[in-house]
Amino acid sequence: MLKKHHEYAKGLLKERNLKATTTRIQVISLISAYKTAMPLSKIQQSLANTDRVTLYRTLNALLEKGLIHKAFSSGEDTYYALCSDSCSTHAHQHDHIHFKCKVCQMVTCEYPEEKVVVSFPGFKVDSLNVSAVGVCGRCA
Amino acid sequence: MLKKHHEYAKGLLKERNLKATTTRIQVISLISAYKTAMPLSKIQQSLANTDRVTLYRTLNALLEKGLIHKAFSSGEDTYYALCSDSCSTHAHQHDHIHFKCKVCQMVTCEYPEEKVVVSFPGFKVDSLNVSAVGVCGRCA
DNA sequence: TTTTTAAATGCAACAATGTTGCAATAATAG
DNA sequence: CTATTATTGCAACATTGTTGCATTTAAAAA
Repeated sequence: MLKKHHEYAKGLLKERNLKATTTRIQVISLISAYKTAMPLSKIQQSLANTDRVTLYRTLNALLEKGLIHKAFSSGEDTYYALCSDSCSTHAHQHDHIHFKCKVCQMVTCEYPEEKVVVSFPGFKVDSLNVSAVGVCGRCA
Repeated sequence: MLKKHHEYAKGLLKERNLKATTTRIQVISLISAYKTAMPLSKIQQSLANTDRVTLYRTLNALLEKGLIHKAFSSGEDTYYALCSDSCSTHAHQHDHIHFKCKVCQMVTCEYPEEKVVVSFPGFKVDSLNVSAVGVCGRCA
């Protein structure tokens, strides 16, 4: 785990008034180093000596404070990704799409060329969730 | 439970070479009568004297054969809806959007005026999953 | 630096959701 | 109507996530 991510994590936690505990720093560093959205199973593997409960509580805290978000839930595994600055304690603000590559299994946050808009007459759309499965650029 | 749905269910099951067992007919009839996507919790309530395991196996069988699909999974509850004819044993073919109304909690399959298209350069998109949360026409 | 104090951790126990093996039962083909 | 094969119900297990509480840790105050 690189120092770079470690310091970065501490900064993020301070910004959101969360105590910079070992587990929180580890989780953020891990996801940050992972580059793409990281499946819970991998996070658990890497933090095998951390209590299961603590990890759940840590993830919930980071979710609530808008530091990470669930990028994909595919029944078996849930993927977590770091949030952008626009996410806050009160609301997640994502205009990206979660893309899962069925070759390398990686989940990434992608920004489509044109913003996705959907409208049905008579409906008020508050939030739109778009996820896609396919083959990513590297695997194609 | 109306006879209409009962007969309809039997027909669907025969088409897909599934035995027309009581539980299967009940599940299809229920969802059919419910009109919109039905949460698992309600299905369980209605079939309270059916074994938990049997219900799970029934739902899996219907999912696999393309008779129903998961319309929405919101952590707490999973919503099931009947499939259109275009769904088969091999693949689900849906071009609709799952819309959850946060007032009445109903989940419906909606067909937007223009088909949703997303493209990122270099990516091959196989399937796109779009869900929306907001307020439906009746509640607005 | 040491003390204080409020929050986070680890543990045990629990809860919810889903799965497996197997004997009993029900649906359909003959 | 009988034979055959899939489905059912039960018990037990597996997985995933949660709660209460005593102990430990982070960071603010002295």
